[in-house]
Amino acid sequence: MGLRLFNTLTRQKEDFVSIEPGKIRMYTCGPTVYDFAHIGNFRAYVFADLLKRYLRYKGYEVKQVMNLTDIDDKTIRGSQQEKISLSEYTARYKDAFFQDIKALNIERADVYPEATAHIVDMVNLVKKLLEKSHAYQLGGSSYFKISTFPSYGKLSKMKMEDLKAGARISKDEYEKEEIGDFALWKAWDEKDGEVFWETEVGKGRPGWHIECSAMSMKYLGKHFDIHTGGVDLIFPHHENEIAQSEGATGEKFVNYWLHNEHLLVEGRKMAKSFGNYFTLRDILSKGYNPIAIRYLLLATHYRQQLNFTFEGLDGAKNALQRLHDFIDRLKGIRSQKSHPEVAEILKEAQSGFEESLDDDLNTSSALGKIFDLVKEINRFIDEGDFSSQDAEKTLALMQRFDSVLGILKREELKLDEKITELIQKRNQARKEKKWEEADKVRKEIESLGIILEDTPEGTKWKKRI
RNA sequence: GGCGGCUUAGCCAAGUGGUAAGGCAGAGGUCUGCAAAACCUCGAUUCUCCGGUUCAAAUCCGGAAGCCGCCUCCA
Repeated sequence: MGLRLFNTLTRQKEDFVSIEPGKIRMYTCGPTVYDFAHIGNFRAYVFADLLKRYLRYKGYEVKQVMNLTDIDDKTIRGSQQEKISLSEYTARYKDAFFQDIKALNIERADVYPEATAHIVDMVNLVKKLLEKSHAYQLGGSSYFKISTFPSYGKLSKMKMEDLKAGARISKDEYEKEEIGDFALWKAWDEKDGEVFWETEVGKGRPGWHIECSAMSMKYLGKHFDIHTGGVDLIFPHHENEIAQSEGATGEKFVNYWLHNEHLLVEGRKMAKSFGNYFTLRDILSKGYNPIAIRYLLLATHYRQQLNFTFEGLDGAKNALQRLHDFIDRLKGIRSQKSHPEVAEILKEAQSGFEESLDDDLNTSSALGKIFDLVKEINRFIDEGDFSSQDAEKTLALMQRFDSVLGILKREELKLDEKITELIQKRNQARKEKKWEEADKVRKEIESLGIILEDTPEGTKWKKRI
């Protein structure tokens, strides 16, 4: 069975077929760099990362582009408040974003185009839409005229007549001809201060949607395979991207639209505007390992809402610990007594893993298959029927799985002298059967974040996740 | 008001017609000086509720309740 993905365009799981055999071009809606991203934002990026990794696992060559929105109301406002330049302001959050995705073991996209570096491309696109009469100019701004694009609404399944008319028209959209028309280019306003570009379509700045059309087509071509983002982008953002892109090129824009559901907190969408959000930094400062967050995000199917709780995060951390312990255990196998069923069990685990992910990236099921494997192999090890060769094969498979999941890699860390001395001290005490003293030292070591395990092969240590 | 989605054990979560995966937490046991890790055993006669279809339903159909999201910046 091949890969099937749920396409928002058709609201169905479809067999995935790439435009160009063996190659995939995908675009992921990235962050607006006006603040630290919260973990709900990162759900979208972890999802895109998972998808990309699995496509590579399947043998595709993937080119991924992710935009950085560094020009919009929020970045302008933020920079003005701090009385620094827009680029100085956004640079801070770009850096933070890259630090955060690194912590979450999200692989970097191939290109991270910045909106401010692509004004020319956007202006050209606006010009083309004006030429083709898909757009009009009013008061120095340019708007897309949705009545010229009959299939408008095909992604979100919304009919423009049904939209609540007139409810919330912000001031700068005042002059639009139709309520659903949207800004491609916004005329300069006093509030924009120093932020503007003098262009062929006037003095001002780009609308939000145009950057994704311009930059995705620039790096991926007019027609590419996959576009991802959160469900909140379906309307109006992605709907508008389709209108702009297909209006300009006359060709199909994207084959597969994939959207991840929201992360909730206390039953509500995690959002800056609700004030119920946690940044990655917030959580790391409480002592959590970022990979535990990655695990948590991966453990629920991407199209299912996920209610974030610290209880859930603790559970994720413990589950992750179990996998890490398993890896450590495999690395320590020295027996030569092989188990006849290992090959078969590894094969089953692999096919189970692949079938799960082929089914629209069912990570919950895939993790279930991995834990089934862990349990069976652990039993073999307990029974003494497991050789170092078996362990190597199992490790290789786990590494293969991890090329998709990205949760097993850890920093090699060395014990500092102090802890090494304490371990020696404790072992001396144990030798002399001074159990009380040994336990006291063990507690001291634990308070430093190191857990000891006494095994027949000697005392082992590990770092608490 | 329009549109879409969700509801499975204490928590998380698979499962879309064939008789409830998996993880965390908890209890008991094996092992251990004690722990830890690992293993074994235990937990939903039941899948929000009410009807219906079927030999068979968590899964299909109809209805109800609760919750979430989009329609405005948003992952």
